[in-house]
Amino acid sequence: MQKELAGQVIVRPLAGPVRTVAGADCGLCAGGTKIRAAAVLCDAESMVVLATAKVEMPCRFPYVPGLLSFREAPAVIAAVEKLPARPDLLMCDAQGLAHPRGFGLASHVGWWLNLPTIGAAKSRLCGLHGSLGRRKGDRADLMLDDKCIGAVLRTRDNVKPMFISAGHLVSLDDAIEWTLKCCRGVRMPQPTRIADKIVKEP
DNA sequence: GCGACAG
DNA sequence: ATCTTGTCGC
Repeated sequence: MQKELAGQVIVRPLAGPVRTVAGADCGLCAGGTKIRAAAVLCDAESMVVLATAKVEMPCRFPYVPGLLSFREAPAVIAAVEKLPARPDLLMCDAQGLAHPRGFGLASHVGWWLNLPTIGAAKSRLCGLHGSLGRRKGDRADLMLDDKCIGAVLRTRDNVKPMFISAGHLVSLDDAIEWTLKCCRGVRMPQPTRIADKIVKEP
């Protein structure tokens, strides 16, 4: 299914203006029997939080590397749809095209919602890359089968780099640019960072 | 057969 | 993802 849907993913520069950026993240609750997702809508210019949404549902799929979307996408999609408005861009705490079959969670969610999405993961799923400088903005191409599938990006000085890739309806360059724009002095993009915080509160 | 492996 | 103790840097 992923191999087939990967052919429907569109990678190109953002088509319209980005006035709002949303971030989504998941966490477990109820002793690991339920999955909780939070979506945070922010003003793209100031990163001020405009709205938040939270949902909970039973876990219906185990965590299997490469199949994360079958576990988290339903919750992420529900949370984003619960926001008062559709964002112009959505940041996901997972891979987009930087996936063995080119269809990570960010691509899956973007494809389903027909929304521009970016994959900004804290660690690597697949691909190889060379070393990169340790200053904010330093990067290296993430390669798989002789193709560039994403970038390893230092989002602030001296921190572990993040793995950025296009999810859907964005280019890798736009993904990198918006990731840096959303970071504002912290390692994780603000919208995703706040969603992560919400998901963890009791 | 062994190691790697988003969250 | 979650849990856990100590350490490092601003």
